[in-house]
Amino acid sequence: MVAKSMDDLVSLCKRRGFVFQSGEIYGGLKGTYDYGPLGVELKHNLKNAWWRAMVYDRDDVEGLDSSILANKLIFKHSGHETTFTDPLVDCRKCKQRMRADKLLKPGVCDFCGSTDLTEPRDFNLMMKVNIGPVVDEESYAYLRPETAQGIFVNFKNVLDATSKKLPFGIAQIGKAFRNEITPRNFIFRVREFEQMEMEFFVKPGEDEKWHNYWIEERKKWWLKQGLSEENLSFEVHDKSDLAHYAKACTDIVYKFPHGLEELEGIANRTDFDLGSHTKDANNLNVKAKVLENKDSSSKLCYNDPYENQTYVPFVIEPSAGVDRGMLAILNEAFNEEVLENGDKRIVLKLKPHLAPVKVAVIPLLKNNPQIMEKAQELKDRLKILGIGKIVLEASGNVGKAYRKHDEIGTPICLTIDFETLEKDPETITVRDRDSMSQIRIPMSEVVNYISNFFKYV
RNA sequence: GCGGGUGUAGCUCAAUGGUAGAGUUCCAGCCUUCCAAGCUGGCCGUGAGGGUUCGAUUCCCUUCACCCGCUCCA
Repeated sequence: MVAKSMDDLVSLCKRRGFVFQSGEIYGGLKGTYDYGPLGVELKHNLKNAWWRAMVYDRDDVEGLDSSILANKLIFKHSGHETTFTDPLVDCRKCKQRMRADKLLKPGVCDFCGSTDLTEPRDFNLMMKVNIGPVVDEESYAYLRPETAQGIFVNFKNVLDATSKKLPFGIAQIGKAFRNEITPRNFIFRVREFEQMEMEFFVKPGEDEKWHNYWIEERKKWWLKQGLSEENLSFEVHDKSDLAHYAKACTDIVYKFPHGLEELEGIANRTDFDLGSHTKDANNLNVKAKVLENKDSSSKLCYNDPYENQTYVPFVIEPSAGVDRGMLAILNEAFNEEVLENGDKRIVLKLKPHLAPVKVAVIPLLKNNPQIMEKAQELKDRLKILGIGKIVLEASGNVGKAYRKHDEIGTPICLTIDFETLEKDPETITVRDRDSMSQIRIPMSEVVNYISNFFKYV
């Protein structure tokens, strides 16, 4: 089951505190959203799952956190300064907008054949920011439009610091900024967004093999986050449709409420980026077409100790959108069920490791001091496990508490009742989110039960 | 950015050129022995600015945001 529409998700996100429009009380700001108490947990959990899979579970990937403010030369040489500026024209007759450089016939509208087009206007997708207290023409930098360049320009630093051998990767999670022409579809296309990118450096010639490897690997990972096979597919880019840096690219696309759209791109960036940022590219036998770089002070190459060769590695890049991932996961987890009594129940069937709240401890009654005390104690004991957010849900209405936690995706509710107080040994109720079923377990086993339930696999 | 649509309480939705209402949520109190129980009380709203008018949430203009199409590809 998935959400029926984006509105279902937007409403839930607002109601329960996952996502708010940014600066809402001032009318908002296009293409920006704030993550609330539950949203930030879900997002953290998703990023942690990625970091774990990329950096901790592997021996061939290192982490990095480069700055968001970027020397403008980075994006001059990366090619973004020229390619991230799209010349667009509008047809005055049929009101369509087109890329001026991609018209079938120059000066003629693709849609109605009219020649009444506006002059091409540049849409720069990179955000400029003034640096330093004095504002002048040259004192600007860019907010990075992708985290990848921070990795490329640090290639030598990481290599020297870690003595990695090819193939190896550098992973980074962080914000990126783009002046999207039309931010839309909730958190799907926004101007400030977060990426999870990993640049995997390989020996030229082995790039295609690794490209296929990462395409499969990344799909497996998304499945592990709870996305279903039927809503995921691959989309191989046409040669004509490739970004300026890529030789090949396969997208993992997901069936979002608004349509089939990209969740992650896995690109073969060849040696374009390292080649573009390196000095003396001519002498390094760079395969990609790169311009001479007189600004860079470093040769971004690799000395192969086994073959005693020096070359510029090729790069395979799995690049995923965090916000998009979260949207896909929310969509996939969203279930609306009709209970036997006819009531509707909304339940977020999130994977336990992604759930914003891990466990809710529920005292059956809130005006019974002994039950309250037991609940408080249990919550404190679970907190120190460090598995994430544990809450005490003392609404005094257990049914209501269950429904609330169904809706925010809490996998387990633990209920303290009179039997807990009266029987020896003490027992409590464990209630499962998805099946709504309950079992009683001894209090002495609760900590074990919970830590096993949330164990990383 | 262009064209089309939308904007009323946290959420879902009413109403009106003359003091803006319901359900639900939320908060407080009472109560309550496992799936949104009950009672009492309470908070919160016409996206923002301007104009027309005696009076505008309603009509007009501007702006902001959201949704659909073109375009953007994490």
